[in-house]
Amino acid sequence: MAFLTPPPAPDFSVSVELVAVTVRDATLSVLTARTPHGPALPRTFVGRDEALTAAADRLLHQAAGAELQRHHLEQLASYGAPDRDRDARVLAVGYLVLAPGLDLASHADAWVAIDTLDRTAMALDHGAILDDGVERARAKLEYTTLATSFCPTRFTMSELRGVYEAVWGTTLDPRNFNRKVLATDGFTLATDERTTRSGGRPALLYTAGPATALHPPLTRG
Amino acid sequence: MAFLTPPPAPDFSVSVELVAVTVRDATLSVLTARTPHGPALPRTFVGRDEALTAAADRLLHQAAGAELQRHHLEQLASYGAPDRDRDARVLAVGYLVLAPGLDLASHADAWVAIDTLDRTAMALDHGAILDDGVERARAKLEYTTLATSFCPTRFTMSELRGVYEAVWGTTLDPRNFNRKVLATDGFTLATDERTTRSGGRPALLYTAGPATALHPPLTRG
DNA sequence: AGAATAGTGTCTGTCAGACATTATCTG
DNA sequence: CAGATAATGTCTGACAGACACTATTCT
Repeated sequence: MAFLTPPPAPDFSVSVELVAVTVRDATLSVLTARTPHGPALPRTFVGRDEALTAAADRLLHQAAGAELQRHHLEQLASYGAPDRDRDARVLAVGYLVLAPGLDLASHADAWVAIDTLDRTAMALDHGAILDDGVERARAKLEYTTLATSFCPTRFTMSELRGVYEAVWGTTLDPRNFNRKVLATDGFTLATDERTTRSGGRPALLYTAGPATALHPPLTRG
Repeated sequence: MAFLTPPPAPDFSVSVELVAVTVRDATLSVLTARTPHGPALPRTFVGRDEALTAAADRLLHQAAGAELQRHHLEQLASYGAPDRDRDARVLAVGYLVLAPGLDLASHADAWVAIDTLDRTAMALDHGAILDDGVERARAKLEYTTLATSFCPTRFTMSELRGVYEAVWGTTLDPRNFNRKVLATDGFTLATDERTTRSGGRPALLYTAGPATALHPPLTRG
């Protein structure tokens, strides 16, 4: 019976591949590069003595620029079809990154709108990994406070609502949205400052609070 | 920039490790074995040309016995800490299995009650993998129809309710439970047969329907 | 003054949770 | 007939969704 049999000789390479998404100009965007095999997600190989998350962090800063701060990173799933990479047997561990839409200075052109990408034209199985990442992000906005990961440190209710609208592709009623966000203690914390950066009446600025789960959850239209 | 760099020489072994759970005697149980390093989850190594799910299926039938049918299998997460296995660099892909509580003939003693297991005494990082699997199973009962995976092909409402109670560790009101289960079309399909296998008034038998998601979800106490 | 955006309250229908009794079988 | 389990309906409080107007700033 197969409980704790000893490992065989190593025969896999292990990679980390990122679905790094952000909201820019009210559009959900992902970090990619053009390659001879089509648009590709960033990837790197995990070193012999390196942790998976360490490899993901290293890759993220390399691909997105060092100015990226305050992102959220979580494991997505693993992809190991024997023929997914023709060059070798590669097991890919997918990671999902949620990044604020600002400070994208050095690699701004690498972020492309998600609904302009043809999944079938992407390198390897990156179309499928991308879809998994987007669905995970959409689902997690429902029951976690992760939407604030897309916002600058201080944000307005309109900006937060805009994140939900961009990720879900819906429009949300400002009054109901406001009520539901404030219903979860510690989701957002009001500051005593306002901004006019969007024109019109000054908007209250909020910061992310300590809560991580939403009670009750927000629902997609 | 690290987009599609070629793979290095293989330096990992990849394993599949199972969190196979069932409900027996109103108790959530998991498939384990005693080893010199403590209770361990079943594991096997993925062959050079083998798909991950193929390895998981192979392992499941080896560890649980060939009579196991109608199980649900899904990927859980991957575990790759450099020091998780002292013998080699092993990347473990965890899989969650939900199995019916019957037909556990040949390996019945390998199923142990989950709340009697000391996570810290388990081999490798199996305590953490087990916790991830149990939490995933608990969460998925809320918004999917997977509870039927724990039931025989024909089951009563009491039995289905018993699954929820065992997995969640709560008690549920029979009337409210009934109403909520029947509210999702295609969750359960009534047959025209009844059983008296639990004594008392004969109970209607149901089969699992085609639905996979619950609208609205069931909630844990 | 006009344009732009922020901010706010009510009403109504639906859903969730609490709760007790009758029905059908076995021994 | 006694014991065991199945099956069922109502009431009430809470929440979700729909909906329109006033407030504040800038130019």
